[in-house]
Amino acid sequence: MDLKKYANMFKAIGDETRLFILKELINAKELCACKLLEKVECNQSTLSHHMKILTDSELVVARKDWKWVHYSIDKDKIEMLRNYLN
Amino acid sequence: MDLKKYANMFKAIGDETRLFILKELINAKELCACKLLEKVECNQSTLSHHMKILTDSELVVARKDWKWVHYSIDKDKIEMLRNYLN
DNA sequence: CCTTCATATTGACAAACGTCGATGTGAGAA
DNA sequence: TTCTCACATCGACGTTTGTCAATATGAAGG
Repeated sequence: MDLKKYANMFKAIGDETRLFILKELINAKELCACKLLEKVECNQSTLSHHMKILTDSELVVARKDWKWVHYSIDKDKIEMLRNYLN
Repeated sequence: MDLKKYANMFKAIGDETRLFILKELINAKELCACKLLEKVECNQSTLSHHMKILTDSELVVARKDWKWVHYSIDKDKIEMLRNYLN
């Protein structure tokens, strides 16, 4: 994985709201968007936008189930970030 | 340390140029701005701007010596980032 | 004093970002 | 078919970011 990819991952969590989301996902293992919305306290479209950034960075994975989308952490990617920091 | 501080640190390295600088600093242990400028290939004022962001985030420390400014990594802060990622 | 050197600061600019309200989508229920 | 629900996308907006040329700073040497 190249520098750009790593930079993009760090940028994805370089935002207070998204870092908070990451924390919630780590604690809960998995959360659907509507549950996240209760915790994050922002507009639904704003949350959706943040989730797109997180999933695009591949740090977060989306799983569709019926009408819900369940988000969870990709622990391997987090581990890669940790390793990148020596 | 609070969420905002962590987000700010991640944001600081959430840029390709600055992540490259971080890598160079890790390898070299310490580099003055003019040596960094040779490696980074950008305008001097741009580099200075990036170094300000990195030092403001406290991931990088500046040490003044004569006319030179020597930059180095604050390993404890990097370790804090690693720990934050569980 | 004046010059040079390494670095910081300023001002400007386009591009990217974070946020929201409004609208679209796609699937299940009535 | 129409309605509702969970979520995505669009369009707009003000703010922040990354970049540069130009200028400023501050210290050493002449």
